[in-house]
Amino acid sequence: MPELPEVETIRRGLTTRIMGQKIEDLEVLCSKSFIGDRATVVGSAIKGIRRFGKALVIDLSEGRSLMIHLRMTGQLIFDPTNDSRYAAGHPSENFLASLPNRQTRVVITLTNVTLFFNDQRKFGFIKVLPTDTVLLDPFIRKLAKEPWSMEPGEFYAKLQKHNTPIKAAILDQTIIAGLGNIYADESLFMSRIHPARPASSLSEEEARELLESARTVMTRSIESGGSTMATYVRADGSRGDYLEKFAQVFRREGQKCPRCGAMIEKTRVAGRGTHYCPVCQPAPEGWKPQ
DNA sequence: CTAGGATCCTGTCAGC
DNA sequence: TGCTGACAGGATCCTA
Repeated sequence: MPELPEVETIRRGLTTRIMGQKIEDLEVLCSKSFIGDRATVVGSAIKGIRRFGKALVIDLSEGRSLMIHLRMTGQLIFDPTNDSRYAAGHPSENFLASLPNRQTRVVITLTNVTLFFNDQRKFGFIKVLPTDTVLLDPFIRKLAKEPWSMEPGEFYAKLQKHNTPIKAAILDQTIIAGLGNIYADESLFMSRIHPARPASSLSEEEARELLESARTVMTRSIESGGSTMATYVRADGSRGDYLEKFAQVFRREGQKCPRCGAMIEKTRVAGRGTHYCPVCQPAPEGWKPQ
C-alpha cells in the first residue's frame, strides 16, 4: 500500500534510528514473507538504506542487502518499549497495541531496537540479495525514472506508445516510478485529465502538466510525512497526514470538488478504484462509468 | 510485443 | 446473527 512518499518517509526514519546497528537476531514467523537464508544476515551491521521507487534496500556488512517491498499492507514498526517517540505518540489502534501480533511476519532484533515487519495480506516481502546484485533484481532493473528525474519530453514519448488508460500507464512502474493508486488519482485531478483517457491521447502539454502534478503531490506528501491509512504508520509509529491535508479526490466520492463544486465520483479504471471530478476531468468520447 | 484479467492473502464492510 | 460478495494506496503471471 505505501507509495513512494510513504517508503521515503520510512527510509528517512530508519536512517536516523538504525544506521550502524547490528542484526542480533532475525526471526521469520511467516516463511512466505522472507526470501533467502536468515543465517547469512544475522551478525551483520547496517551500513546504508536506499530506496528504489517503492522498494527499500538495507545494505549490510558482509556484502549482503535486504530488499524490502511492502506492497499493499506491509509495515515496518519499531518496538514501542525501545523507542520513545513511538511510546509517546502512537495512535491506539488495535494493530499497534501489541507487538508481535497476528500480522507480524518477521522480527529483526537490532542492537538497540526491535524492528517488526507486519503485513496483513502477505504480499510484501523481505529478500536477501548480494549487495552487488541489487541493481539486477528484476523489479529494480525494470524500474523507470522517478518524476523528479524524468524529462517532460521523455515522459510524453513514453505515453505516446501506450493505448492503455493514462491511469494504468502511470501506475506502471516501468513507465514512471513511485505512483500508486492515491497519487495517480491526485495527479490526474491536479492536471485535469480523465483517468480513462488513452495515454497516447495526451498532448505534450498535458504530459508535462501531469508530470509536474506527480512531482507536486508526492513532494507535498513527503514533506508532511506520508499519508494516513488504517494500515500505514510512519517508521516511528506516528501517523502521516497527507490524506486529511492534501487529498482532493481520493476517497472523497460524494463530496464536492474543491475546484468547481461538482460531485466527486468513484469508478473503476484499470481494475482499480478511481476517484475523479466529472466536470474538471472531462471523459473521453464514448466512455461510461462502471 | 501489448493488454486485460486472474492471482497471491487476510480482513472488513455492505447487503441480504 | 450469519452468510456472501466486493473491495483493498501492489505487482506478477497467464492468456489471447
